[in-house]
Amino acid sequence: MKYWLLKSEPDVFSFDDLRKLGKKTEPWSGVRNYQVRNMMRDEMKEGDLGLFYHSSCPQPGVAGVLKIASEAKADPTQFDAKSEYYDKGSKKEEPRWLLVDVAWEKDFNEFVTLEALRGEPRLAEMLILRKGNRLSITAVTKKEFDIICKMGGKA
DNA sequence: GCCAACGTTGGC
DNA sequence: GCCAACGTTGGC
Repeated sequence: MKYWLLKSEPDVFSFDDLRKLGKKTEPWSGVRNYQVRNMMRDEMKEGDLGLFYHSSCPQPGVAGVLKIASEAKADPTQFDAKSEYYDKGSKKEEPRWLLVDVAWEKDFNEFVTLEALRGEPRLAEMLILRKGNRLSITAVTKKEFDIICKMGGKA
């Protein structure tokens, strides 16, 4: 089982939005980066856990935990001419972009701010904390995952 | 709104 | 295949 960190802009889709879905899954659409696509395709497995990170907002940080709820599959928004994620170069027989479904897994007692993450020396290696990191999904180690859950008040 | 950093594009 | 220009991301 692997662990991930998934970024989302809370204005677009927040951890609260995911919680409100309860057991229903949500397609994590809109990934348009080859590195991230390949990671979803080759390494991500149904049942993996992910940290839900809020980016580009007043208080960036980890809001809670989600579960990867499907294997990677074609992202339908690439075929939707009205979608901002439309890719006219992608063919149905050979989809260029993939997504996974995600589902709410557990809440934190408290939001773990980016500042708090930076303040924890054991997290210094995390990609998210590196300058210029722009991947919307990154792998985290089990150790990092556990530390952040603990910081959120959930062992 | 600014700006550093990065991925992608396209001319050559 | 190089690399400058451009667009986007994301923290501040």
